Amino acid sequence: MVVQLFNTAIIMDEKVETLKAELQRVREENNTLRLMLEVLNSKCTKLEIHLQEINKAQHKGMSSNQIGSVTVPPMFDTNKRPRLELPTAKKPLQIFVRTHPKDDSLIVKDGYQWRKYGQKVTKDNASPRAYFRCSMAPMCPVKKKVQRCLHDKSIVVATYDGEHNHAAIHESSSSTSKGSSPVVNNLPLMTSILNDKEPMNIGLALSGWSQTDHRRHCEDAMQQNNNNGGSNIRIEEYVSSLIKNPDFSMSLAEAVVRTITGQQKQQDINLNLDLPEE
DNA sequence: CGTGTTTGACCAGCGC
DNA sequence: GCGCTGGTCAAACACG
Repeated sequence: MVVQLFNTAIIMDEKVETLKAELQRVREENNTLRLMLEVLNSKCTKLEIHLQEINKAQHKGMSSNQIGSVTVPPMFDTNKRPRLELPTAKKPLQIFVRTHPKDDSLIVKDGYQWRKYGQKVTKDNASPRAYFRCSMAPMCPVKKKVQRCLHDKSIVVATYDGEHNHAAIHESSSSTSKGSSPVVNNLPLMTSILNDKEPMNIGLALSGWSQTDHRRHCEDAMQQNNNNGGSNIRIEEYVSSLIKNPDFSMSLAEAVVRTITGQQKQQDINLNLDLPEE
């Protein structure tokens, strides 16, 4: 009886240690995410300064959208919510989205409405590739391909092709489709504008990464984007549209909670995750 | 009934 | 020409 109690105590101690370690790991993840948010906020600040410069220039009678050598998209002309700008066909934009590992749908919420027109299993990836056309405007030429990452099934890769000829809608909880497929509550992890077939860079994947890895990869990705010349403008636009999205913080928090700890620990995480309110 | 998804068939490009 | 592969079409079906 005493021995049994002793063994139970040992098991409890082990569980406590495990939970402590898990808590420590979650805190480290939390710190990493804070760092990411700081980076995003700094970019937001930069963009706000940029916007102010544009407004000043307009007040001074500058007629065009040109600021120096940078062409400013029309969305900065008004106070409208920034539109998700997509690249031309020459440089397909790839967005990596982490979804719930058990979720096998191929829906990426990006502010546009898509109609699926085909699905194929490709040679290099066992996961089927879904083909979507933008259905928000009848003549919109934009297409996208969505396929799960070969190495990490919880990441879906959305490849955009073409340029929208209309504005995006803001959808916080609606699906991209009206059909039977379930809604994936997800958010882009990393965008990458690819030239031809340069290796893909899966950014900000949360599972199984140490804090150092997260931070280094995050900084590398940001640095890479900063060095990306003209593409950086579009990346920043995208980042800006994300952080101005009132649901972004909540989506981020939810995705992090699900990814790191699973649904059971959501309440505990929410206590520690003091994300800035938008 | 309108809209969107599914899925097999079809087509074009490419290499051999 | 043939086979392989990726991309698209369109009829059938599902859903609200």
